[in-house]
Amino acid sequence: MPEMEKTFNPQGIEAEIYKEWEEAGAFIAHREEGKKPFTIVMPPPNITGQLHMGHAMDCTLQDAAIRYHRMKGDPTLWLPGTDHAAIATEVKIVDQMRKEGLTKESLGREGFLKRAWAWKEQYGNRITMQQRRMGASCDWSRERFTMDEGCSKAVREVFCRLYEKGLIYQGSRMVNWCPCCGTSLSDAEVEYEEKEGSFWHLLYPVKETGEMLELATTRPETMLGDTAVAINEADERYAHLHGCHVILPLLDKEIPIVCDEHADMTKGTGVVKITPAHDPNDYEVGQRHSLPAVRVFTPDGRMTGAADKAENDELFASGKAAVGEPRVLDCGKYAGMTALDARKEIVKDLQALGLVKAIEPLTHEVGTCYRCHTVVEPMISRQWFVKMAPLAKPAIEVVKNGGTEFVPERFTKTYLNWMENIRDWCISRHLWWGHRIPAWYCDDCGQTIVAREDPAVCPHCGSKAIHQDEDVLDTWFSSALWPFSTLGWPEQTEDLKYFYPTDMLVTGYDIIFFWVARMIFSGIEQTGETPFKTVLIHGLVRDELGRKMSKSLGNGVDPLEIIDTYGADALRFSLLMGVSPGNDTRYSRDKVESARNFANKVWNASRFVLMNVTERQTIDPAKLTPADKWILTRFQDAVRDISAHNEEGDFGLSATRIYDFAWSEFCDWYIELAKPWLLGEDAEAKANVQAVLLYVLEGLLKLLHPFMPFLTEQVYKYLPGSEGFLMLKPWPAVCEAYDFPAEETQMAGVMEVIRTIRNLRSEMNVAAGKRTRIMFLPKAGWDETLAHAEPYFKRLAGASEVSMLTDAAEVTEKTVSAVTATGTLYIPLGDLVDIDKEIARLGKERDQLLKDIARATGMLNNPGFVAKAPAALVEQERGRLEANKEKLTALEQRIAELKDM
RNA sequence: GGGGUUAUAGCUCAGUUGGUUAGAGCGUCACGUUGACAUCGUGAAGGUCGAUGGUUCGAGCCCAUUUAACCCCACCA
Repeated sequence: MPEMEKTFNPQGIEAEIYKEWEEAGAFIAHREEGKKPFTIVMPPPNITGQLHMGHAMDCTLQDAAIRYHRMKGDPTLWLPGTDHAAIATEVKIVDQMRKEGLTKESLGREGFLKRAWAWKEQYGNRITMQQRRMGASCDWSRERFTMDEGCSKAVREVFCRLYEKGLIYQGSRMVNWCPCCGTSLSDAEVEYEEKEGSFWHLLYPVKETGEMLELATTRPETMLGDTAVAINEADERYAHLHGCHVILPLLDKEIPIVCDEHADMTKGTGVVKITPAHDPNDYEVGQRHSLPAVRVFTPDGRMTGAADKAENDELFASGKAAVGEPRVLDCGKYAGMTALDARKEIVKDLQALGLVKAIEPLTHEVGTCYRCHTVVEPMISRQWFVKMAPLAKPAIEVVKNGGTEFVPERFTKTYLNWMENIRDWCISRHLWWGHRIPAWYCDDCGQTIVAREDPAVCPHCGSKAIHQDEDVLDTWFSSALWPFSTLGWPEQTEDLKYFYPTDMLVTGYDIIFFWVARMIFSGIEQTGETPFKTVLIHGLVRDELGRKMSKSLGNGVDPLEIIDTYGADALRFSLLMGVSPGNDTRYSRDKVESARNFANKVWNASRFVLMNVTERQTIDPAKLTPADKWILTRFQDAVRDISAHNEEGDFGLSATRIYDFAWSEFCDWYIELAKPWLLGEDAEAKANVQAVLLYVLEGLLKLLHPFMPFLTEQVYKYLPGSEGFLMLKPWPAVCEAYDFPAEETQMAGVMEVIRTIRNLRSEMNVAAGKRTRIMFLPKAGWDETLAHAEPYFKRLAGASEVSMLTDAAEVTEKTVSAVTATGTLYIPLGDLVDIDKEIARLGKERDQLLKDIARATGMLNNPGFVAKAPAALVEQERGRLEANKEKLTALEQRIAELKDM
């Protein structure tokens, strides 16, 4: 091994270590019968995607959990893979094609799919290469893709099973339609955005009475599709209109006035126009009153015309129209206009007729497509649906009774609320890239065939004239099966039997509905078991100003750039430290820098240890110094805390804890305390300190490894007697033999003294290089400890010599002093000491003490406290009060002495 | 309309089941080349824990009310 460099330079090292790990098969999971495995199936990133900060955090959390469990000795599997991302990918490919002057139609389905697969080959690996740079220790030998053979088989099996059980059905229903993507969307794929709009108050003449009925709408262009006007039955204003009709303006068409609860008397005029084909509420009203539905928009968001109507008429004439299929209107002069243009024209024409009473501005929530943010158009259309009620029931149960647990717990509520109000899931997408719906239609007998194997002829009539459904499935249909399809389901593979159900799912809260919920009900329905025990939810990584990182804002930070400059460990650590589960976090370069500095600190502490320790020696408990015992005790404590936090998935607390232990306890104190012995003459003592240094350093590296895998692995290579990979070494066990509470207290006392001396020197402006004598008047029980600590005072507190007093009267020179828990401390500073100032300074300290004594006295005089507080606490307060009283006495004595001088 | 999160030092945030003296990082100030580290060390300044009331011997933490910012869900024309 070359010598360790003065600073830790991750560049180069990381790639090399990753390669070593991967080539050695260190990530590969092994089934060990009789042992409980730990499994995480990785949320599959889109093949179109590039690693962003959200992935980086997701990846870091999972890798931390995985590495921790692997070190604990659990047979650990982290299964990676990618998602075909139907809409997202198709949109990108179409975009790319457009630049070449190509369209889907010109390529045809087959040509398009060929191109899509080529795209997958080209870009599918990009993100997995990026995950490798993060240090992800996932089992690449088990990598999957949602459209690979096995996953496709699982998708088809599930579709068939649900269809056979009647849980998948086809129907013409109101769906969310994205005119831009040209496909239906599920409810979850619609995002609501606040938009500026208007409220148009229109007048419809009543046929029977000739009066004008005023109603308001945000979408006047749909009026051509109106097939009724609704009022509330209880609304006295319109009681005389029951059974009457209005003449739909512009079309001069007679449509009925119906009474329906949907019409809210308290809103506006209490009159609502009903457009069953283009509004979900109106659709319901239409159903209740058997109103016809009239479609006025084309799938690409334009007004329908003569050709559309002809096509539609043909469909009805041939008897192939689906039940509930709306009739298309020829919008005449508006045909072919976009909805927005049509709106302007229609309003203009209505105004010309004097039928627009008022226009008021309005901001309202408008549904948009989650991919392209085009306003979605509610449309009646023939789609495939999953019947949700029967599937939701057990999925609600399993979370309620703890079979699957959300961390933090509050997300349980989010989940349950959604699940309990769920509506049927529209799963068909009018796209080409995806799992094609395994349904065929017979042109002769009209039957629908759903089958596991592609049929050659219609099983009902034997006709060869069958054709497959053109559409594909929602991406999330295959993602929903991910925890078991990736393990080989529907085959009962060894992996499936051993690793399923999985243990933990790590993901952001933004994806609970899309994915987590659907995995849960799919897992239960198909395998009889909930797919994971714990769902660890994390928040979003925001920018420095707390804004969401987005392309449009251009405020995204590329994790790879950060890795290039600061290293993956620094990035990982910065994404963990101080982050609490479920909460958003802000990215900042400062955090990364501070993590990089920490990495360097650990590197250098290791370098120091290795400069002083060249062989592995065993610790002789009989030879341990109080400092040794102190750090061993503190280390056990760190092991306990960090293990506990890791178990709870609270890696933010773990990271902070390891940071503090490594820097504040190991580096700042123990290494400094060890130096006198390392440089000293006593070979035996030196050997023991060396053994302790190595023991604690190695333990520290292990504790840190899940968070900073590269640095720790690299340092481990330098350790004397190291072999193999640190990542495969056992997690530190708590060692009761190394708990020394008495020495822990002693060292705390010594450290307080050192801090006090430093403090006094600093306050008195003693030059840093100047050494000073120290005198002690120790409290009972502390003389030995303090005498033993002399080398520490010399090295860490600038002491030239240390002398022990038995009486305060022995102090005859001008000194500054302080009272500590261990006794009174004097530093002779000769002329530097201004007696009056010193008296004032001590006076301030005395005030502080008096305050504390008053507080403690008050508490102990409180009968409630003494009676009800835990005995140990009362005892502690008593002890403290006594100690403070002693301190006060000493302090006052000292002040008196000074006054006499 | 329903649900949720956040509010703690100048900034970014921790604070586990209530325990009295609220922490860290960054920033600020003073000092510093003690052979691991200036990506460092030592010391200091800085907070009535959003507000009010309550429960309790004891509240940053529990309860109620309230203010502000943000998020999610929901069919309001």
